[in-house]
Amino acid sequence: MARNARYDRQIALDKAMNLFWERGYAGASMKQIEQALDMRPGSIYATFGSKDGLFSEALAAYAQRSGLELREHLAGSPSVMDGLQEHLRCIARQASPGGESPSRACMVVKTLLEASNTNTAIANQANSILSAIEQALTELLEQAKLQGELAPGTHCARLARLLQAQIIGLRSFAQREISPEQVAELAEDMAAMLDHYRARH
Amino acid sequence: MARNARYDRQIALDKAMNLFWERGYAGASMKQIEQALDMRPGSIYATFGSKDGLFSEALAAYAQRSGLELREHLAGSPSVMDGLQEHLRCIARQASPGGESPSRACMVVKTLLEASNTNTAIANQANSILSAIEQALTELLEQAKLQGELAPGTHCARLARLLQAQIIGLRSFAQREISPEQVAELAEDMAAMLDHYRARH
DNA sequence: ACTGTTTTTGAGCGATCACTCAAGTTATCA
DNA sequence: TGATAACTTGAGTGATCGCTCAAAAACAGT
Repeated sequence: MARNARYDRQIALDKAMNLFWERGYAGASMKQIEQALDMRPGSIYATFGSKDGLFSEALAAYAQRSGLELREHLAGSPSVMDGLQEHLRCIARQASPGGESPSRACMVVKTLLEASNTNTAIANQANSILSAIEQALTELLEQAKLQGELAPGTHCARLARLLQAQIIGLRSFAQREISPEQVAELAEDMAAMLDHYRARH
Repeated sequence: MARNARYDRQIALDKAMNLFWERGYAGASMKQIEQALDMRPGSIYATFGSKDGLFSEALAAYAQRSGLELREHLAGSPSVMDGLQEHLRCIARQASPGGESPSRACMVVKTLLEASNTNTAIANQANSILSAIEQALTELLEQAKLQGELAPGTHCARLARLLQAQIIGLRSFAQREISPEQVAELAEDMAAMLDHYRARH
């Protein structure tokens, strides 16, 4: 004996994610959010609690989406190392100027840099996400080492951090006014760097 | 037959730079700026015109300071490539948690990511600075190639972009909650990567 | 000390911020 | 179909935003 919500929570979250990704936390005003979600303030606050709450859920949704993409790239590659290299190239393709992404840079990194000295809770969330990604990369590399793709002496946790820094650099660099070709070259150079860690045959 | 300004423009600019570097453009309110500069709004606006104007000058001052640091590191090294590697290590030392920098991440990159879809003028300025740095790195690498430090076939402009992406990645990565040792290791791995581009002997 | 010029001051401007809540609307039940 | 419960609405809250400007203060030259 009640009414159903007019809005799909996931769809609204997706729209919020795109706006926050494009404009950042402070750069997206509630007025803009209302317009993007086609929701009035009362509904937004009833559903998500606060701007912070909405942002937090949007960031979590972004992280989940990114994790899915990585796993898909890996599933479509013959080996872990090939998959990681393909992932770099795919990031370059997505992060190229002219794409339809709200922003070429990573939303988690944008959030980390924006929130670090202004919003502890949000910065902590960004930190946790990057930590989880680092952990996932480490496990992936350990797996590659076990399968003989990586040189036996490879320090996987350290290589995972290097790889994460590369990805952060690639996507932030792509935010510059730069040609898609140069972004692709950059990804290729990073992929080539990964080759140096492969097992010698 | 007049009064002298009570404030030193350069000192005020330096304080503004530190605040903006720490909190970002939107994250630093005029009230906070007034407090940091120990100036009242009238004086600030008489001197710098607007918040945008103040930020723009602060960003330019930051860029100049960074350029000076790079040149100092290079002057203290036997070769260009050694100097660049030392520069990476020095960045890691500065960007380590516990340091006294307002932020571990680069102010230009923070600005680029924050302003890209919200403030065109400021984003353009960040773009120009990164472009100038890329150009400077390219010329530096060309010089290294001429002196036989780099493999003859090296594509210097491309390597310069890779190096810039590495630095961006290193400093953004350092903004995470991470140990100084891990940041230092990361810099070391990036320095090692540069070795692969050196001329074979 | 007086005058003339410049700088500093800070109360307060309109606009916008995130957010609230009473009233209106709508779907679901008996 | 009427009662009920949940959702939507949007005008309006106080706070803060970047910024202005008339008045006060402070120095330099005579």
